[in-house]
Amino acid sequence: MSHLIEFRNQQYRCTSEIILDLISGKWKILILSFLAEHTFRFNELQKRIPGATQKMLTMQLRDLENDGLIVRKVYPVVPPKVEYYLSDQGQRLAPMLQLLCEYGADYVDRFRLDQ
Amino acid sequence: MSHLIEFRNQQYRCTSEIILDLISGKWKILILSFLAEHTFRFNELQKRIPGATQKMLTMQLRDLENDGLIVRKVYPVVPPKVEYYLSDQGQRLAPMLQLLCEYGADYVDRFRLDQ
DNA sequence: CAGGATCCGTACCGATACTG
DNA sequence: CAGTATCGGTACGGATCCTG
Repeated sequence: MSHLIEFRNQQYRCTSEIILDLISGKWKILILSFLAEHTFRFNELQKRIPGATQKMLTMQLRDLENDGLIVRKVYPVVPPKVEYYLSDQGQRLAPMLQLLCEYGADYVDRFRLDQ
Repeated sequence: MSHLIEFRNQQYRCTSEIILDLISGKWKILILSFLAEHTFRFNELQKRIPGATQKMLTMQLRDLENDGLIVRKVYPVVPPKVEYYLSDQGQRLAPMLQLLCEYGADYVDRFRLDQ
């Protein structure tokens, strides 16, 4: 438990922190859950995530791509066309996101009961 | 999916984000995993988490307490004695943290194979 | 012993303007 | 269409000093 894990020039104290790094960006869970259902183009994602600015959406997509969770496919056409979809690694995350949702829902329910 | 969840004056787009809020603090996972094994006093936790400053450890413990994941038990003695342990809600989180660890370990393994 | 208070740097994130 | 570039505010987290 108390030994350090060196991974991509980062030090982690538990492998669970690596996963948190991957998905704890502001819009990442939402992006992943949309891509879990469907391949989307950039502006299609934008429409579905109205709160995210263009810059933030781009940054989060780049992060997810660099982390190997999604694939960014660029078509060499004019006007530009870019599609995003889950990589195999990203698809492996889906059941865990589902579980996180369930725990979250359970937590909210119990919290409200206590009030 | 696209409707908002209002919870404790915060807006969430998915219940999984609530759980992330609970455990994504810098030292929270480590604290939770230590408390999952044992009840600890403040300075015992400090010894086991050398990287965390006193201030940070205090803040993270207060967060976890306010979120109902841990219990802070103060003994009215001199010198002060404070014990921390998991609440029922906190114990319910344990299997998920375990799963996060496993996914993290799997992710690291696959990543290193690809390099 | 278990903290509180304060100062401060950085990283995150929003808003806006511009572009191949 | 799918970005990039820049400015700036806020919040997170580190370092240090103080206390019931």
